[in-house]
Amino acid sequence: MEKKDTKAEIIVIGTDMISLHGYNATGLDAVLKSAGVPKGSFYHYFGSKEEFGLAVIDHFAERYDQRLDTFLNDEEVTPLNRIRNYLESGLARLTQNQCTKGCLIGNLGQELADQNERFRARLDDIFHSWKERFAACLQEAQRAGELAPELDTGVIAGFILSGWEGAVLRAKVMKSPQPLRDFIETLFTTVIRSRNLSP
Amino acid sequence: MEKKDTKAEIIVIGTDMISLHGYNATGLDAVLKSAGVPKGSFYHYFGSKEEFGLAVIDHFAERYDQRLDTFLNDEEVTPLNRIRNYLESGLARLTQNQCTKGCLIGNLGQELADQNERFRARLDDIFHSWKERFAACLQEAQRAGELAPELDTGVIAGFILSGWEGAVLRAKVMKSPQPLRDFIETLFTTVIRSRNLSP
DNA sequence: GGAAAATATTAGACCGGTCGTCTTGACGTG
DNA sequence: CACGTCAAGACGACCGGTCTAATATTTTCC
Repeated sequence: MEKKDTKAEIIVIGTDMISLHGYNATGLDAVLKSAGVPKGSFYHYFGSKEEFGLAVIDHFAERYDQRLDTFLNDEEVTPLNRIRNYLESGLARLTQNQCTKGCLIGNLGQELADQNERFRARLDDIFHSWKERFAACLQEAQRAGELAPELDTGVIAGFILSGWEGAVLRAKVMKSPQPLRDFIETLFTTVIRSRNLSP
Repeated sequence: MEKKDTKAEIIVIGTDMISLHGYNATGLDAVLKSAGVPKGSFYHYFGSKEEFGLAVIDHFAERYDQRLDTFLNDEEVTPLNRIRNYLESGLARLTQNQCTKGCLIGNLGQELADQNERFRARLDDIFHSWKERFAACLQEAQRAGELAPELDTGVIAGFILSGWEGAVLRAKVMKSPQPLRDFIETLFTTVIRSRNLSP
């Protein structure tokens, strides 16, 4: 029953530590010690550190998808406000950890995209799926007459993703959530203007 | 006269290697071998790897400032188009290296902001100075009647910086300049609209 | 039920690479 | 000659990921 518990435990702790210190800077020793798992066990559960890293990414992506579900599928709220709620919750979350960590996928992208093709491809997939979810929400907004219909939802979705990732990075460097707030505000007052404000 | 040449050489090579592989992943040995400088000399010029890293950042920032000068002070062009030219040139540059490297300051921010306070502070300064330069250019645009006067130039400048850094990250992960193109296009058609399009 | 076989888990050694130090020596200048 | 600057690279201490050999645990089967 607890057969996979140890492995899952390692992954959960690893996700935390990699979020905080990055992939290369996170030593196996530290993860295992923190998880109370002896060093020798590692290669029973994972083939290599690379496989472990991939497992951490998968775990994170899965959890994050659930988070997106709760916001982006919230029928109680108009499509545009779903996106807003999601961003605001991200702001709250970042503020809570003094703007450390940032976004795991973004962090690893910056660190590993040029260094390891398997990681890059996996991270690319995840970004792509996030963008698609935003795009779907934006389309709904257009159907509901909440968003100017001439906008290309795919492009705007990518724009939101870029802007958000960049704002998270700047928040981390500044140690202040200000960039996140500015991003949300500017996004909703200029880019995603409701249709009746268009010329 | 060539007293500082060796030191400068190390810094230039180090800038390249750190841009490509990050700070932690760049070994001193590799830098020195590539520069043809023996190990013993390194600690004559630098007190530690950290000091070396800081010197690399300074060198990069200085060079980058010149780049900003050529675009953002170009009197031949309207203020808004200066920003556009700068972004386009970044797009061209990234395209040229197959979207590797990205932005050194962004890379190091992601890697080291949570890890080393001296680095974080220095990188924060640089981001701040970049933002100020954008803001100044936007103010000029407002004075020239090129940009809606009700926009907060500081906020928009931060928005541009965030969006650009994020787009560079996504381009690196996707191995495609598409996010950069989409960012520029969306920025100039929605955020920075000339005043006569405002309601 | 209990021995034997298969599997799950662990301990700790190994190898390679890291940063930083140290000693030695060449060079040129005063 | 003496002395500061710089070249030179071997060395040490450490830490990283990896592997093999041994131990514990479960399963199988008579």
